[in-house]
Amino acid sequence: MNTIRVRFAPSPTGALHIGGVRTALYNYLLAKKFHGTFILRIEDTDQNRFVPGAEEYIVESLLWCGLKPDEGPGFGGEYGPYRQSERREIYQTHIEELIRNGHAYYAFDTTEELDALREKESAAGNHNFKYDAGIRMKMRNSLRLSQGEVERLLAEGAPYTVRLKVPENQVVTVHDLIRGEVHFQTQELDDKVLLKADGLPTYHLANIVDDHLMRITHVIRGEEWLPSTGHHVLLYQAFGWEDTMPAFAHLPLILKPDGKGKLSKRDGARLGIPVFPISWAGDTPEDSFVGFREFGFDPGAVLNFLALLGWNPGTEQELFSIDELVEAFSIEKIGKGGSRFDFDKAKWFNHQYILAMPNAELARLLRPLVQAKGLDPSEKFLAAYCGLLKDRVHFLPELWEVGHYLLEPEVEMNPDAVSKKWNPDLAPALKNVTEWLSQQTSFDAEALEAGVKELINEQGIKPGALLTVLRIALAGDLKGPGVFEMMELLGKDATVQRLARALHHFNNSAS
RNA sequence: GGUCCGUUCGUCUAGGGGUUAGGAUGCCACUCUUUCACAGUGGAGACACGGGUUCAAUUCCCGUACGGACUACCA
Repeated sequence: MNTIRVRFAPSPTGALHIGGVRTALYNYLLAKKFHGTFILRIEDTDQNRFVPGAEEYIVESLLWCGLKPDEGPGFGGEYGPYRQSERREIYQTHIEELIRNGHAYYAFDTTEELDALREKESAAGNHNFKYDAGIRMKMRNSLRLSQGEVERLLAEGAPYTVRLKVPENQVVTVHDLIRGEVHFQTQELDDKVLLKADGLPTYHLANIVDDHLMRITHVIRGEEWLPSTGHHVLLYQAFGWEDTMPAFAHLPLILKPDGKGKLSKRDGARLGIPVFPISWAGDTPEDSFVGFREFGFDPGAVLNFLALLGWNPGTEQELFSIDELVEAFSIEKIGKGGSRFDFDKAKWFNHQYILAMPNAELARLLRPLVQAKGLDPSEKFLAAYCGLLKDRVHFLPELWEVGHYLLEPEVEMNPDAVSKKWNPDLAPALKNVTEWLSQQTSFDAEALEAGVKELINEQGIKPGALLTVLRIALAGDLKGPGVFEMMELLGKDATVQRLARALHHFNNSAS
């Protein structure tokens, strides 16, 4: 029985787009479901687009999400190296094999020559220029040139590429796990460059050779690869590897939240939402982006959200732990159409994750933010604080914004709230309540509520009026958690102190 | 332009020859509440269009429209 081996193969050209994370996730889920192997392979065959730090970024992103590769650069594995730039010789020997058996040929046409030809054809009305069977016998390649001429050029060190010799008049069939059979007429396929003039392979060659050598069983990748999959199948045939050719699954795109087209990094900046897993610091502000992590997302929520963007188990369950995703996942349930990136839904997922998280865990995550404000509450206090406020936040940093007055030593009172709700007639009642509170030995919300309400009734005033004033005294404004819950959290001393200070403040602002 | 892919509420989607076309999110209303939230209840909201096949089509087939990807010595 063959165990499943899948790979996530990004190219280190910058920050890893959230769509890439979803691709990685689906690969990971399939691997884990069948106790297979999840491989990270770095596709760095384009020297021009190489961006320093991108590989590290990709690895850090995957690890933050919890998608740890079983094999890959820095992760071990017996099929390395896992960076394509370190596999030159492998591609070289394989390309030689292809040339030997007539499936590939040397092409000496330069980029400039090809550009010029393309332009000329275009001017003549042919916008469809392809380097293919129809034209290859007119070009400078080893198919047309004499063997002596070819040998001379090679010996001279003339720059060359190696191209795939696409067979004529065949139908190539791709069995896609998501889309069913897809057919390509070879007449429509061009003679793709397999080896570039710099000696490095193109994606097309490298991905077939590596997938074969790394014993990949399933290729799960973005839809943008579907049009070139015909070439890939041809390549497997050229190498005689059809029997072990991996299964293909081409994922639908993730679309912009608004408008048309696929989600791009620009959309993130434009709409003020993250589209990358973690922040990326580029050379310029325009090339720098906030990540889901820095935005305050829980990685589990991100994965959960991403998993349901294009896939669905067919049940009505929406909240999944990673283990549940592994259990429920199947390629057959992946949809065909593109999915719009819905940030509101992502927010909702994060809210659900925050609600489900133990208070102590929330406190642990919140602590750095609180400490940055120069505060250092006890573990117990911060956990209770989180429990009191987590209902009303979507993101971790909001946990501070929404209740900071409970952590800070003093409350800043909203003057509008005070002038609107304070009435000097309430002063005696406020005083009484403060007095009563200062005499309590236990300080739990329920008992306090009963006691204070009784006291209010005795005074013959409206409960709402005084409660609102108590709220202002404790929170500084007209919103927040329950009054008595805040009292319990703050404890007797702080509560009494806040009420006393407030009374003083009210009296002064009234005069 | 060519090749390939796609199209169910605003969004994510379930479903699939006969359903009141289901859920979630967002929106609105109500309830709860001392406030803001949470929660609960309810509401508006979809099968792109045109032809076939069929007793019956949103579901199958073919077109059209619309959208997208690809069309590099980038991945």
